[in-house]
Amino acid sequence: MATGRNHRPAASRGRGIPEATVARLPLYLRALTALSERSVPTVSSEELAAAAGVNSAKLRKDFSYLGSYGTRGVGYDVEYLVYQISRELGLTQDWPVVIVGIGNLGAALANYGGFASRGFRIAALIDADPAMTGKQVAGLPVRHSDELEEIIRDTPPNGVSIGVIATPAGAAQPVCDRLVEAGVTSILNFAPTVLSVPEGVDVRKVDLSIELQILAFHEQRKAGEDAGAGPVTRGGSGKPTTETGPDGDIPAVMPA
Amino acid sequence: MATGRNHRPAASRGRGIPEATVARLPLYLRALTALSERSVPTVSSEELAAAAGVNSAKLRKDFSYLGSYGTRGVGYDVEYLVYQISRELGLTQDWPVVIVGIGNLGAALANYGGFASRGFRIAALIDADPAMTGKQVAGLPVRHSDELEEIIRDTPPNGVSIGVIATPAGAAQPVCDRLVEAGVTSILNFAPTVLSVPEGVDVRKVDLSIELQILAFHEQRKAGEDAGAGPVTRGGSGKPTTETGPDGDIPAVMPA
DNA sequence: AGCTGTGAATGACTTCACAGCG
DNA sequence: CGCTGTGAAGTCATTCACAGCT
Repeated sequence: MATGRNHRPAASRGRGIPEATVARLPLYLRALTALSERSVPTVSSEELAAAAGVNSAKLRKDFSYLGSYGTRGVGYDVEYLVYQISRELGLTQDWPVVIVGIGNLGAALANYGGFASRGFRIAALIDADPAMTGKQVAGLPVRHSDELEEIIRDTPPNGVSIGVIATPAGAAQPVCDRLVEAGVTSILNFAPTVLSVPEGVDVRKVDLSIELQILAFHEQRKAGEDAGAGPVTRGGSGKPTTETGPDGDIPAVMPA
Repeated sequence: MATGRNHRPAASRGRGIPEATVARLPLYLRALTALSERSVPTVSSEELAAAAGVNSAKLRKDFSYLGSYGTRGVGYDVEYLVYQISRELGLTQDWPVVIVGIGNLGAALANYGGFASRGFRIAALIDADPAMTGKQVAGLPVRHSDELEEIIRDTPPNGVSIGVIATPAGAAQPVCDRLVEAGVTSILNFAPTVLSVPEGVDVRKVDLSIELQILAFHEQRKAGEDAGAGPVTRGGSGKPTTETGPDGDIPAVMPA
């Protein structure tokens, strides 16, 4: 999901591919790449769907937005599909990316093999801490954030258009502003903040604690039924002025 | 989402809250917490929506699933809402969590403040590398994966039900199996693999490279229209450079 | 007057089920 | 016959717009 600002109404244009489908293409691509490495020549929608963890009707529908790349009675040619999906995602190009904020997370990202193997190339690692500058991380020197604009603009061949923010929350918006000002138009944000960006700039966010909270929600439900492994209950916060009519079940712990 | 197996048809019974709403509650909670720290007593749906990066109609609809916690003509009581959302998400409890795989990413997670400040407590850090065991990360000792089952089962008061997998891809499924076998029922997976789990276990995945790929997709589109900064740009006014087929027509690579 | 809460309308996504091709 | 590709149906989510409370 994420906080992407803009995004046309949906399947607006002719070749408009639904967002939900776009979000699954990388999944298919990974499954296909694995098959390709095992020299599997073709797959059926059923097999590929299983490998990608979706159902086959969805997968076929997704592929139908790309075109008719399968063969009835047979399935899909693995290599060909890899190419088609890569192209659709824009991975037949090389995307230079900068990572700003080289803490543990930034370092993890820099070391993450999944980038290079797809179309991404780390153009620079940037950190505000002078003590970091010059250090090697993942084989690249960390550069000081004073150089940010220069790096974004001058990276060959056409500058950098994708930035990754892995800074502390407080630094995220200023860094974002500078990235955008310098020409970045897509941002992947790991800082727990809502970034505001001008029209035309895409933001996706990855929030570690949000995912855990969603899990907790479901976990709580299970516990409600099972009464199994449960956590420790704490006291709640205060309470407001007015009493609210019970709407099903309500509080319990409500200290003044 | 993830490979999460189950999840009732949806807003199944009475207190059924739509998935999409659940996914936004943490967002609201964060915005509210910030307001709370600034001692703001009340907010309107409009203000809160802006702070959380959604539109106000959506926010009001979301809150309506929780109950009627606002005051017409006034807005929402910040403290009260914080409490209600926390409770709904299960964050008034303390959830012990284990992190498996203490590389850069695992360390980043261990150091991430957002966990403790919400209801999560890191019960243990686990790694398969004997060279890691005993080392301190984020103030906690890394424990060897031989102890995994024991940790999951014996962590007071009722064992651990949430596990985070930050291992290399190859180790993820085996680790997952062991976690589940030992009693974990919710998993947050950072490894780029589709995990298969039995009914009743929830999996959410966070995939760093997938997010980038989605950005690349949109970025590519922009380039198609604007011809701005980017990777290897195609000619804006002339003929497209052949290598990457432009939108619309099918390339020439078709295997036998 | 202002702002919430919510039915009703619209839109997006998923699933069904089967026609049609290899 | 097997499997893709896709209209049609069904489900879920967002947005509209306004009644109703404070």
